[in-house]
Amino acid sequence: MKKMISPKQVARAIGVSESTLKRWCDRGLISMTKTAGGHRRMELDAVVRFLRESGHEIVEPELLGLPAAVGQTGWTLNRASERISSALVAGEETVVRQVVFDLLLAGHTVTAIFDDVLAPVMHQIGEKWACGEAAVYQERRACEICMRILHELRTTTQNTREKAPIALGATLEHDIYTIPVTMGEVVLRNVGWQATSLGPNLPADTLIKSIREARPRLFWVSVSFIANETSFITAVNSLFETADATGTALAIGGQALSQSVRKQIQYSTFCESLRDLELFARTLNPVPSHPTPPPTDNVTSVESL
Amino acid sequence: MKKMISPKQVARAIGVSESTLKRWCDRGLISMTKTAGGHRRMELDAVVRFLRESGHEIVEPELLGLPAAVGQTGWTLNRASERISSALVAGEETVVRQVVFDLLLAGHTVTAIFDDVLAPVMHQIGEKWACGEAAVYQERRACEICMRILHELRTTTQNTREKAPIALGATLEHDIYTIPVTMGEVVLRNVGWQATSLGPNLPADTLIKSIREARPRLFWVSVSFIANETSFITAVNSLFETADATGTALAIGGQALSQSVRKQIQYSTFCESLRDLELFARTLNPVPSHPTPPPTDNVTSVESL
DNA sequence: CTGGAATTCATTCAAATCGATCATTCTATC
DNA sequence: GATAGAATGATCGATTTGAATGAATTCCAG
Repeated sequence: MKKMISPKQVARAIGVSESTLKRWCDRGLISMTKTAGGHRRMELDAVVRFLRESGHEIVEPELLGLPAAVGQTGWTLNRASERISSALVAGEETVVRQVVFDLLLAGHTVTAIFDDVLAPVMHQIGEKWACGEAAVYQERRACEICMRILHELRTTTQNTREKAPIALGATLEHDIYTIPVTMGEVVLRNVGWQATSLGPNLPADTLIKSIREARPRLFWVSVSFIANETSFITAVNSLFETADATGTALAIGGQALSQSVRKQIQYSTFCESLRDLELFARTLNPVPSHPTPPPTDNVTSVESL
Repeated sequence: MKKMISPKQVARAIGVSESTLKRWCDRGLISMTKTAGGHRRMELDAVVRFLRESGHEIVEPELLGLPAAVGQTGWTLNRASERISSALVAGEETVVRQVVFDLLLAGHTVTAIFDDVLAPVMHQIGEKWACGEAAVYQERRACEICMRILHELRTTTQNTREKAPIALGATLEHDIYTIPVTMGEVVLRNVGWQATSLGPNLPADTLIKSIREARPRLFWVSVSFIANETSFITAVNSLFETADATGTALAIGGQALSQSVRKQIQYSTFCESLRDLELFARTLNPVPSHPTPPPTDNVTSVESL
């Protein structure tokens, strides 16, 4: 299942001494477990998470089984986009994953990766499909791959603290595009929220019910497709009414939102991009830029299971 | 009579060397008995207890159990179903994940977990929703959680060898239920295939194109919903035609397949369950019951740098 | 029941890791 | 520039781990 890595490997990969790495572990900066004999073992995810949070450069990525191009080349976002685009069309999931993790380790935030790489690329693939340059199955397979990567990102960057505020997200009826909602989920989780996507294609009244029952601090709605403008507008407005009454902020965004529609709906904030969503979330619930969770005693909590 | 496990299996499952595991046994960390000839044998319970107490991760849960474990499994699976069902409705993702991985750890195959737990539970939740006992968003959230778990299972059982045969899967037009297709993907990957789900809601002609281009050994189609019987039947039959011509086996299954429809479509095999799919796949591409891929040497190759 | 293949045993040895200690380097402050 | 405090890197003996070995045991098919 999860390959466990030894301190020596990690130390060499990061380029610090073994002593230092052990101290970091003991301070709780890298979540780890100990073997029955007291040796430290850590998961790749934990190491990656630490690298991202601490801003450390990776010296020898090969030692962790990671793509080799990380520190040095520093993928430009443009080059990465091209590579990901062709890999997505060709169904080469591994390549996509590698490049994305490359970008992560090179210091790009998930938000930036989504806004500047994945979203444009998926949009472009959608156009290719519309023009007949790509087969339907290729476009759909690209979506599947994208979702897999998103789920992985969700688990590797998951940082949920106990008292984090709750956020719910969804897509309205007839809008079946899951990717943007899930991106929102990953972004929000990444800035410390307990974000949960309820999925796509949900009628407004059930969303209202979910707000009443879960009392989230934030509700985000992604709009990639509008079947009927009038019913969409009434849906959003009824949603906003409940949200407003229960102290829930309503964030809305998406490519299908034209100016004319936008004028007729109510919301707490309009998001042009995931960056906007992240910013708004930060405003609602300010957190220190580098979380550095107080030595959460991961070990003991794990061992007490 | 409880099933006894050998040190070798346990060692590989936990991800430590056999020597170390035996030392732990001798230190009394894992309760065990010895055969008349002095060989160590331990119960699953003892191993699980040790794992919990020491906080060790499971590396290859499959190794701890055999598919034929039928003893008290019924009870366990039933209890697990109840627990998962309520957790899914309540949106408690962590609980679901915990129980599922517990089952894996207890030696159930993913196939069994899907067939006997997840699929019935999701079906039941669907009924609750139809009866108005569950809100729409609860049902949809359950699907989302289920998908996340499936994706995790998919990555944790990534066993793809180079020369593994290719399998493609999808759902036909108007059928938007992703879960069964993805379950098929996980099951097939688990028995050594390079399985890729193309996603839901795909027209037959693009699937035909995908077969022509990727030349898979197996194509599986999940059918959870049929919009129009006649167009469905022609779609499946045209798909089968291409599959047959290119040497691709066509496996089909799903709850929406009534007897009458079934009589009018062609396929290589009909799957009542994922077990059937797994069996068929094994027939197509027999693999040793315990894959035991030549120790992939990830560690040594890394350490030798 | 029997023979051979596969597994496991106990043991040994090299490599890795532990915890602790100490010297060095970095950093912020006066 | 001087200095105190913190982080880092190096080292040491004791412990843990992983791999290899030949002998003993178990398993399975005939």
